[in-house]
Amino acid sequence: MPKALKKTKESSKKKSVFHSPKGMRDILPIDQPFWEKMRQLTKDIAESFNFLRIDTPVMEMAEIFERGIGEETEIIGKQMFFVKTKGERMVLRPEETAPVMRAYFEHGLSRLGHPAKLYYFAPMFRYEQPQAGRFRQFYQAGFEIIGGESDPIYDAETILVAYRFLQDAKIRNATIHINSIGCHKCRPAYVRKLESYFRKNQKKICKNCQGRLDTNPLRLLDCKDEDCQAIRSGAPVILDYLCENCKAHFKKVLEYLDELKLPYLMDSYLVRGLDYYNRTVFEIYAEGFNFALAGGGRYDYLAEMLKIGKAAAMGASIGIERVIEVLKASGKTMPMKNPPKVFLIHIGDAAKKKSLVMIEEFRNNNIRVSESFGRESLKSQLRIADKEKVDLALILGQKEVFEESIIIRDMKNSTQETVSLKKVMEEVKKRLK
RNA sequence: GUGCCUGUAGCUUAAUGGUAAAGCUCCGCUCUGUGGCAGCGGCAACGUGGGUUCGAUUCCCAUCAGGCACCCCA
Repeated sequence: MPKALKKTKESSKKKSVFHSPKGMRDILPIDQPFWEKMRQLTKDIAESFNFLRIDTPVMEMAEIFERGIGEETEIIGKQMFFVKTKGERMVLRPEETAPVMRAYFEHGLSRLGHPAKLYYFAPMFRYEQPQAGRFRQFYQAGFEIIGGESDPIYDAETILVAYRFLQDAKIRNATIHINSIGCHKCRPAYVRKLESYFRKNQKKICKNCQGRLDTNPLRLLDCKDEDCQAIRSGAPVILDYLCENCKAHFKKVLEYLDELKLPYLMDSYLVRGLDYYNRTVFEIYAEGFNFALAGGGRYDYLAEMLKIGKAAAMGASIGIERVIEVLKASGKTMPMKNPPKVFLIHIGDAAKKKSLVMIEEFRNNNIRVSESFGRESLKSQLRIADKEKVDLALILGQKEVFEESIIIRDMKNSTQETVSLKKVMEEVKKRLK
């Protein structure tokens, strides 16, 4: 008979068999100051560069990404989280550029400016194998400039925004890698050249790359296989094949970056995976880490690929977890913001009842008061007050309630004095100054 | 999706084919209305499921999770 009972008892003792989903993490209170900082930074940067906030649903129709990012990319081919529905093909967004573009046309956001400048801070989802700096749910802060001309000044401004973000986050030695991958006019010719070059060396390149020859030859450039890299060194360079317009565009971008004194590195092997990119592409790295902290590029064709309109656009996104990881690796700690400075100690039921009201009064006066209702002894409450590093402890005991007074204890120099309840607020304010 | 490595209290780490030790944290006592220090005590773990075995936390397999790399990307 007690079998079932016993089982329940045992299992209730066991720790939860549930855990956060693979590659998805809980952000615990201890880490919140970092996240708060990231959110604040995103907001501050956005406002100083006149970006407006946009939030889109975590889910979109799969097609939005399939059309925009490209069926042959890893993201679309393997990494989308499909959501079981009654029939629609919905996915958890793997990135935010396409949804922002969708919203831009859906709501006629061109009226927000010419171009419209939008930003977001939101989680993205990719079904991948987690590893350093890579998660299945990860947050991106992103900045998109949509509409107007394909003006190189926006390329520079976007890169500046991403770079400033990292600077203000106190990340040292960030390097911008930049390249241009041309446009519909010049890229195909280059890709053909590239393809024929690698075809000649087909037997020497790795299996993956042999496949890429058919699907996405550009990608051969960023293969990390040693043999592939050796062959790559003799490959044609895209900059030599850019059309006049693209060449001029890229030149301008670099000029603007020079003007801003941003440290960049021309990287002719930098090819971003998403189909919608054209012309400028960039990534920002921190020294000693082999993942990009930020990346982005121009995507003038995305709107057309989505078949929703036509708009030049440029964007950047920043990997928040990665930024935090780099900060932590550099030994950075974040203190709790705005901790309470006053602790209210109660002794006895009458005092406990009274504390609730008192805390309300302090709250109305914009003073945060910490307490420990769960503890009854003066000693243990005082210990908590000490641990919380408050400046003042207010001690309300039986006697004090009866006399309508309260003890104000200065935790730093261990002095205390009894004042009448009517005067606490005034006294506390005076001492907090 | 592939390869290599790893899973012991909340955290960091021991030991062991006979069910486990410590430090930090947490709780309490010494101190019945006064914190920090100290002393003492307490709570709390072998990821999960199989197999081998008289007996498995230890050996084997699977699985799950984590780490690293590839792939790709923020």
